[in-house]
Amino acid sequence: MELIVTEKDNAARRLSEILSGEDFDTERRAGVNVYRWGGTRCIGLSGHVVAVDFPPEYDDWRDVEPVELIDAPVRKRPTQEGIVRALRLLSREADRVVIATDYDREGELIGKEAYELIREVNEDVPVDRVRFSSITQREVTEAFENRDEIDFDLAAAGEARQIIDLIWGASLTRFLSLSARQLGNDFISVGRVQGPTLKLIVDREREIEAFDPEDYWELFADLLKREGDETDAEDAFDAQYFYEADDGTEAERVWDEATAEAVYGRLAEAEAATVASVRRRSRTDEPPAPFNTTQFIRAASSVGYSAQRAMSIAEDLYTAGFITYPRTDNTVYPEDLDERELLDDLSMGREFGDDAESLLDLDDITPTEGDEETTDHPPIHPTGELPAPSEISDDEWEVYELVVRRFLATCAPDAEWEHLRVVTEVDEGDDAVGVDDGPLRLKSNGKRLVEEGYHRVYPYFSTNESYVPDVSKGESLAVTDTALEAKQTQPPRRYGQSRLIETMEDMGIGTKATRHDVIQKLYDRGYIESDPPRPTGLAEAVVEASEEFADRIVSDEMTAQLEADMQAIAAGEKNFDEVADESREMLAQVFEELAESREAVGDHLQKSLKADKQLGPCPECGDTLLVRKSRAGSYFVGCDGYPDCEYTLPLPSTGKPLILDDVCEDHGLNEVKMLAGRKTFVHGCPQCKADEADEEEDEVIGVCPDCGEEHDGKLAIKRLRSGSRLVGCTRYPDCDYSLPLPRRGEIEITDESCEEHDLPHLVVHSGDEPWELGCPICNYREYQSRQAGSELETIEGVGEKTAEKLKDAGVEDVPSLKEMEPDALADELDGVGPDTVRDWQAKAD
DNA sequence: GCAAGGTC
Repeated sequence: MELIVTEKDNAARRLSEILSGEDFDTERRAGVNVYRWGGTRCIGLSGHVVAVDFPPEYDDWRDVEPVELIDAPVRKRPTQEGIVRALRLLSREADRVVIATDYDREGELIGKEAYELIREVNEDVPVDRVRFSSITQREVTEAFENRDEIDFDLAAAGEARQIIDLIWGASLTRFLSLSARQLGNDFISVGRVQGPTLKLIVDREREIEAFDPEDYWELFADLLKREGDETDAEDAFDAQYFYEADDGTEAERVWDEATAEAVYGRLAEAEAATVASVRRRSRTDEPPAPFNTTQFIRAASSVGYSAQRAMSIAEDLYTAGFITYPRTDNTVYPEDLDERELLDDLSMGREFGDDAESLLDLDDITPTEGDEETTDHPPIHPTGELPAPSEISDDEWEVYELVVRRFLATCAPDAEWEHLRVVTEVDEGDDAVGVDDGPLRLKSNGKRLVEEGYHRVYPYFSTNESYVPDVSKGESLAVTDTALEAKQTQPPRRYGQSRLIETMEDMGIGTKATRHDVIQKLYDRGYIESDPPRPTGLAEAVVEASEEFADRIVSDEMTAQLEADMQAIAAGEKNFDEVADESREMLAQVFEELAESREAVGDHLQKSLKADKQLGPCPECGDTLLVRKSRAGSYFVGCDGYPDCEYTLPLPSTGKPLILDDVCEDHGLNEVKMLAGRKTFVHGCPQCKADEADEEEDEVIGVCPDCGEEHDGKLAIKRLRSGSRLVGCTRYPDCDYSLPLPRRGEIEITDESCEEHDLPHLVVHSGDEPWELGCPICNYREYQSRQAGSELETIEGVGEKTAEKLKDAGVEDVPSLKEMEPDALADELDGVGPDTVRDWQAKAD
């Protein structure tokens, strides 16, 4: 039997389709898909199925000095047990193996990992390697006719990266965490990629903090073309004052107020302007290059998706077969992509069908190309398989349409702009003023889209025109208005997520598949907050400490050096041990310097951690109020003087608190924002919120359904000190019956009442439109029934798609998931192993 | 309970 191993299940299935002529069976081995035809079996891995790690005796952070990790043994351990088991089972029976993992360095390493697993159970079976850039008939057939061997040098280059990342990352992470006594969930991490990324954000924040704004002035005029006595609104346009700066360049900003006033004095007097020059220029606007991951994320972010969300949707679209693989650096379509055929398929689609068809009329279709051409995957493009409206959510559709339209754009013709620049002059000049002896010059820039070109099929770029009428040299125009605007230079802007990913790509850190995850990691570790991300005090302290003692871990040089070493290993110029040992020596050096500073570093980190939580003075003892976390996991405000001072204030139960820069004038406390995804809101000053709740009277609206008859309990609208509002029993805490109410807006109690529950209908006034909440009991019941359907999705790691798959397998809700036998359930589910099922079951508790 | 890299 011949066994073919690919990097992922999807590739295994497509490869099987091609090699078998669409005639194969699918069987399950240890919960993994195996495709079978004739004497051939094909199995897909899930990327790396083994991971490098230290032996278990190094697991306890307190028992092992971080420095010991430098020379600790490193072993490989299976992480995808089901797949490893299936691979072993098949390898025993195989008399020939073909490694068909992705055609890149990491793919070579994944292939070698498979090779080692195979060798464990079958010492003699010959192992070939095939390489192809896209899974098409031609490429695959060619690759299988030209079988090669695994490139062990290239794989070793990947292994060097693994071990260096592990040793540096783990030892320094443990060192920082131990020094600041931050163990458990709140450990302090650094690494070759997250370090420089964090420094990028921190450096930008330093620039912003150090920024000293400068005043400047700009002058404007409104001009009007005079057409006899008639004037037309269309003939009005803007002009801006400019002058020649000392270095000979054209400048608009005037840096000195007196000069600005003097120039404005002349401009404001002017009633007419004379056209001094007219310049027309046409500019060709070429369509954009095909999507790689980074440019896709950038485009998706301009439509409103975070990097993380865009990638997650793209993965779903890929798995469903609508778009090609979303993790790619390639910006050149492969030779055997037939654009006409694809356009033909797309012309059947709704919304963009006509646009696709219009491109088919072109005589020549030459798609654009980007600078980067790689061998592993094509640029992201639609497959031609069209999603039915019902099988795709609105968000998925929006992202899918973006990918389709980008493909259309790359096949579409250039656009053409016409630029018109008009320079006019007012006032002949007055030496007395001392600025600009000649006339004042004003410029107007107009642009018009004369050929729509690719914009017709790709509406995501701005095609705003600015209007300047047709005027000729010497023509006199009316000055209808003038303005002097005082402005200030602005600090550099924070990196947005997609800009950050682009910068990481430019610097060569991370990969197409990990950059967005790294940003998410920085959020999870408490290093950045909000969007665009802002660094916390902890992040600044981590970068400062690293800069001082382990500069490499926050510098992109570490990656640059590693890349060079990997190239050398792949070229056979260096070997794995040489490179790893060199790196170990450098790390040992770092630890020598760190040893004496352990306490200083720890103190600095701890101070920053505390500063990140400070709100202001405690009204009871004058010490500092901090945001703290209770044992149960909820946040509250407590005094740093605890246990001597027990003053506390509650915080809302939804979200994670973010301390804002705004300070409450009454209490001197920073305001608090609660970060909870789409439900994010500003809570404000926690003391004010508590005081407001204390002052607000409860409003009785009916009888408590739990204890009304027996104890005469009443239901009332209440405001809690945490700011939340509810309908609750007046006998609380003896009776804890309660129903949730929205936090915001005025609640109106209407005359209408619910017959079933004998409670008044409520109307909420917030924003422009009041909305009918109705009977609070009915409202809550509806809410609960909406929640019940999606219960499976409350488990971390179970998304919409997985929940659907589970339901198809007969698992309707969390209780029935818990009853399932993991192995049996895994067999029912595509691409899910028994360990994952056990993981869900554990998380459901 | 560490990293970064695959993939889901």
